[in-house]
Amino acid sequence: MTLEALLHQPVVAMARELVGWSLRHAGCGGVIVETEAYHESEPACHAFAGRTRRTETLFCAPGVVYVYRSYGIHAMLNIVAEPSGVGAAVLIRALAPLDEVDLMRRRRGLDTLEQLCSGPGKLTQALGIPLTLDGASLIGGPITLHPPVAGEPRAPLVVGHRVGITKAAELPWRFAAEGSAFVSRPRPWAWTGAAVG
DNA sequence: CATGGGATTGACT
DNA sequence: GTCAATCCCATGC
Repeated sequence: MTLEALLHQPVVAMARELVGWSLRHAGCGGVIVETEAYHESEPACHAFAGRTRRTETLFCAPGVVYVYRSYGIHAMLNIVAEPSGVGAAVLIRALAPLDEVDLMRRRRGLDTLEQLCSGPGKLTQALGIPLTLDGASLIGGPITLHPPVAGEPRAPLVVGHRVGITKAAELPWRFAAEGSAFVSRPRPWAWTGAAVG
């Protein structure tokens, strides 16, 4: 699938497809192994409250990145989905580290490879993604997305409930590469989904 | 203007 | 298992 086609998917389909794509920023990067979908129609999504200064980015065109501060400490990286005017995004929750691993390990305090990008706050720290990139585009932006290598098999998906939220927690909108050692915790996978692609 | 609450992480009992 | 760090923002008075 091309980037253009990816960005035309509804947010849940986009979250599933993104597992296996690679993400890079300033030379660092890795393969996406875990995502979650958020949509304005459900209260766990920041866009549920409508357009505010905080959520404005979520209503931008698909392919814009939404970066916000969580718990006063961590930066969360999302890829905006759905047409302009619809608030939706895919949270990138974990990467299998690939590029500039040594630099990422220094940023993370020499963490193990498995734990280097195994969480949404960890991967933004490892890749050096700042809050100021909120609203930037993946098209020609400092953060870039790259499709899986054509012809190579893709890991089957496992599906679970989104974690760390109190509202709409029942939706099965968390996706990960089955068996990957690089996904975040907890790992209460509800079931195995169809293979990606 | 005061307040409460996080799409988390790491350290500690 | 528990809990603090730390700050922006949405909400309500």
